[in-house]
Amino acid sequence: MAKQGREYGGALDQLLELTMLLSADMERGLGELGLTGPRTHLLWVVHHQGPSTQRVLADALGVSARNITGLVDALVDTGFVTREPHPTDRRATLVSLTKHGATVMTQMAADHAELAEGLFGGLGPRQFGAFVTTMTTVLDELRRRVEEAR
Amino acid sequence: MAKQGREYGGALDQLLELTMLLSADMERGLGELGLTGPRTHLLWVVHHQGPSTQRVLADALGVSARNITGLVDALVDTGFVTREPHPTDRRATLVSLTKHGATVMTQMAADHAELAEGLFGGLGPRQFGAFVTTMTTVLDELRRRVEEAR
DNA sequence: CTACATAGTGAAGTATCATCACGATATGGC
DNA sequence: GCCATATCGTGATGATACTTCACTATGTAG
Repeated sequence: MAKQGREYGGALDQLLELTMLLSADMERGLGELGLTGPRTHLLWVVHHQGPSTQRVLADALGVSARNITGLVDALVDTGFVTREPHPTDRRATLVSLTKHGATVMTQMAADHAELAEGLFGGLGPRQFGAFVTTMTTVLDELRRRVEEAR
Repeated sequence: MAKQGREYGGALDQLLELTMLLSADMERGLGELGLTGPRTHLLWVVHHQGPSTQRVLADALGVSARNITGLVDALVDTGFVTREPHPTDRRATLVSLTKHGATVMTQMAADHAELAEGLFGGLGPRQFGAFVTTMTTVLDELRRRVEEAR
């Protein structure tokens, strides 16, 4: 109960540092494919949710709808996605992965798992479980605080 | 030992989500002060390390030296830092916090601690200790992997 | 059919990054 | 002292990612 502020701050600092390193590691090698952070994020959403309208992508990425246009443009130019008319709503377009895009995202998911194995593989089951449990608690608390700040 | 890939992936996803929420929460309210992410990061470095040359700041922020010029320009304009000639190296300039900058950063450190209290305050000492220990292990492993990838 | 909401884009602007070139200054070897 | 070389900061230029406002085309509710 009597944990000191400095202890907390150190934990937060480490979380932030881990974050930055994670981002750097995840983005390594994507530049050669022309995949920047937001573009990769967009591909990730399409990979997980299937063909999506740009409105949906804007909400998923947390940016304005206007911004999605340019991201999709770039991904169409580099052959990762296609734009097709929405079957029922003629205002909307559906963004889908091309074969190339699907291949790249499948590989990325594999790399993702391999990175996780490298990170957590050295931990015993109990350590790993405690880590995930605590992280989940912290995440829930943070999400609650973020929500109530709106 | 036989943890599954999906477990790992979930932990990583949560880490990334926590990251994003943390960033959003940390930046809340800074916009009113004209403090964007990189500018805040720069202030943070100066606050912790004292007056620094732009070269040092570039390395600390992980961006090109050229980029620091504009960030410092903006922070000088808004009164957070000053540029002074380096006492011994006439090529270099020293970036220091103004009184205003120091006040803001002290407040930010307090907010930081308060956020951490909100996040970790609900955890028992044992949970908290296990979390920090495991996070440190993961962080070290990640740092090792990032280093060897260079 | 009219009023209003929504999907996507053009125009214009801002912030953060990069590389290349350059002048000013340090520094080490002679 | 002198010269080659490295380093510090910045001007010029461009890419990427974001914004808001205005607009067209389309859907939807009354």
